[in-house]
Amino acid sequence: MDEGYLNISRDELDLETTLEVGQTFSWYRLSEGTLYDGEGNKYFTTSNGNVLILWQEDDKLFYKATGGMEEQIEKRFYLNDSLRDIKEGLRGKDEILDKALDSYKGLRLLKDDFFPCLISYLCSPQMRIPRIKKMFNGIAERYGDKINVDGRTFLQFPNVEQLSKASEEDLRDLGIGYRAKYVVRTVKQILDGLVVPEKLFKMDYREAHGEIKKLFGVGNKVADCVLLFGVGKLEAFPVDTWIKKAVKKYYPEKYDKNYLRLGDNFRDYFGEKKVGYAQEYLFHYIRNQESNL
DNA sequence: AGCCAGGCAAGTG
DNA sequence: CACTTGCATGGC
Repeated sequence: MDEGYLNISRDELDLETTLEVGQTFSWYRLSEGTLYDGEGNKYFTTSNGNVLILWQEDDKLFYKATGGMEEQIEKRFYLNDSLRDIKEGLRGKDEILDKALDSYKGLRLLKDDFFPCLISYLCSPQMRIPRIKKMFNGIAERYGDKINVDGRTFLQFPNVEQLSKASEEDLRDLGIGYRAKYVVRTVKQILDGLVVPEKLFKMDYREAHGEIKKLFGVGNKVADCVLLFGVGKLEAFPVDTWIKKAVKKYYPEKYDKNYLRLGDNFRDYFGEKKVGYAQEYLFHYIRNQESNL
């Protein structure tokens, strides 16, 4: 594996916070020799059969990678954007966001691979995060390839063709529940070319949102999550039950029954390229302050 | 033992 | 467009 490090402060990137807040299901804690979560401070993800391992020590971000995956670090963590600048640009608008910004240091948005991101959020309706992880891991283990490197075995989430072999019944056996038909039908729709993932990257946010919703099981919220975490549309403002409660309580004048109009209110307020970050900080702050709502 | 969880599609008014 | 209903499953 290729090894090296990047210089980056904890204020600019806190790996553990960024990977553990629940925005991604594609990163795992590294363990001695197994597939899933271990206990150390190292993390890994896989992409197209390659492995990227990351860990932080002081102001260094160390990596081990196969297939040149270290070249994707900047893209996957948006390291070319200064987190300090983004947070300063969001500061001073209101008390609740200021508190949220102060509560998490080094929390960044992630850019995951599109397909695993899509499937993970297809599995997310009416589910808690630990169970989404289990469902996601179950699919990876059943339909994905295993990558053997340096005596360890890593899981590669299946691609569209591999997952197209899964029947609804097979997926229900993995505990996916009624979301199994979302996965089966969406995979078929992509295979048939109803939605071409590569095109989503070239569309603007609004167009991509309409396009991705053609997929069965992708509604407004899942669309925004996949666009934000898997396509890199920073304009997305996912509104789930938590955000909705928070909006009604802290931003009542910005509430709207129409999903995209509500989002527009916050895109105007936080700025189109910062609203995704604002959502990230608000979501995790509010969720950890459950008793306040 | 019920209630509920990062919502969604389908149906109705 | 706004609102209602059914939905799989495991944890509490």
